[in-house]
Amino acid sequence: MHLLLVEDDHLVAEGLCRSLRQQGYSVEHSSTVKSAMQWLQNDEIELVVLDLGLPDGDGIDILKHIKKHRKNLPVVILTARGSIDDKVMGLDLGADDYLAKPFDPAELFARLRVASRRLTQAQTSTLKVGDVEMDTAAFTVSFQKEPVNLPRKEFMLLKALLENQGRVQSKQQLENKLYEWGEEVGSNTIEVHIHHLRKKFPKEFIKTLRGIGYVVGKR
Amino acid sequence: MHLLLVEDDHLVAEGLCRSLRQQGYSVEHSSTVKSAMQWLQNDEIELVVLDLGLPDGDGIDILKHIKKHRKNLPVVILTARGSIDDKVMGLDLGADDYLAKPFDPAELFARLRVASRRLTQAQTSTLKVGDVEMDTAAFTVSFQKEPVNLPRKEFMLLKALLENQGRVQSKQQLENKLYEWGEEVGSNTIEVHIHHLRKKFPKEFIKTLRGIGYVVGKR
DNA sequence: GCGAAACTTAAATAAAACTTAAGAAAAATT
DNA sequence: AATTTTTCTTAAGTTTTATTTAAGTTTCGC
Repeated sequence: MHLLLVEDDHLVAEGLCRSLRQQGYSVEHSSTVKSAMQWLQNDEIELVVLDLGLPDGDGIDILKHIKKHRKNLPVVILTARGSIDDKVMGLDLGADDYLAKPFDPAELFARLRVASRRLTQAQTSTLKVGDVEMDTAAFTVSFQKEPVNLPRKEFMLLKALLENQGRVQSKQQLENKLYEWGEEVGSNTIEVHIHHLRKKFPKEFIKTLRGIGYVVGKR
Repeated sequence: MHLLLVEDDHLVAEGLCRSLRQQGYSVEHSSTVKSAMQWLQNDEIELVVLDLGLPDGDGIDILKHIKKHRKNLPVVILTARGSIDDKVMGLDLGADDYLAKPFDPAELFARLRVASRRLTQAQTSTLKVGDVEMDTAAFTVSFQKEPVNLPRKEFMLLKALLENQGRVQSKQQLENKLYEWGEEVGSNTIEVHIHHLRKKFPKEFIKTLRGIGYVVGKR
């Protein structure tokens, strides 16, 4: 799990980095508002630990920025300021948690676990045509609820078909979807893959339109 | 929004009830473990504020009960005990937040807003798939109740798999979870770690989807 | 029935994953 | 601080599986 630590005190930062890594996080560290903003461009950051007292700006701005652009990126605020107004402000701006210095690392870790647990929820993108269901995120396919195992190319081909239910696609079009641009295919791969797919699904599931192409689903 | 306040000090309770209602919550109040448990039968309770020091039992038991029966009911713990161990314990059991007495009501309200804002379900810090159980807080793993000792990297890899039960993850995705940003991995570490994990669990526990990735659990 | 297009099959080729083992790095112990 | 132990990374060799190819066969529309 990738975590961004925004902390200007180098001593504190160093110690925290080490112990966070020990906890299993991949830690990136910035000590300025500017570099923090840059790191936040990176979509793979999944968790932020944010110190509010920074030299070149206010941490609250970072928080605002995060909540504007990446609503559900969890942020744990860390600060020396202990006033209640600060806390309330931080939480209302969308921080998920708040910790006043000095704090025990164990408590930070516990709070981070809570925050990341919240994160582990999946969004499913499923395609369905007849009894055939595909979850493109999980790379799973099922026919009449029974899981079907498909090699990569077959999976991609089926996906291309399902995504265009009812629309006929030529072999050429399908080829373009399965292969890189430069990658010439000098044979009948699509036909072969179609053949393999047909063995795993009802015979008439993938229809042929001679001279035109292939379709799946209603027409 | 229906909120259950579990608090034995009648003076505190009375004040809190009033101000929580002022905040717009419908507040139910219990001052004992027993009555709290009864209230929790009611599905309409959407939020719990829980004082840990109760006369006829331990508030932690209520928390355990809640997390067992209603995983995603948010709980904010309230207590005079200020020790960090208590905090960690509460959070690891699935509490969503923690507040030490004395506290400013404004902070409690802010934290409640945070808690109710998340409709996403949280779980406790243990993951389980088949006979394999992991306590991410304690860093322990067991197979058929027998403890299994895993080095850090193997632990993290297994954790990544368990957290995504039923979802296939590519080697690249797994790598991203185990390694720092800049840290290029110029080899087949994931394969090697998978190999080692497989020696410690049933052969088919971690499934390979050639060209796609690895999964654990149902499919 | 003829020719083009699609289907089937099997072998050859290529790609991915598994297994080892050894050396490097990190952690624990003295 | 030095030594020992454990864990991690690399890389090469091996096995397994996927993909492409190509040749033979069938099907379809004219």
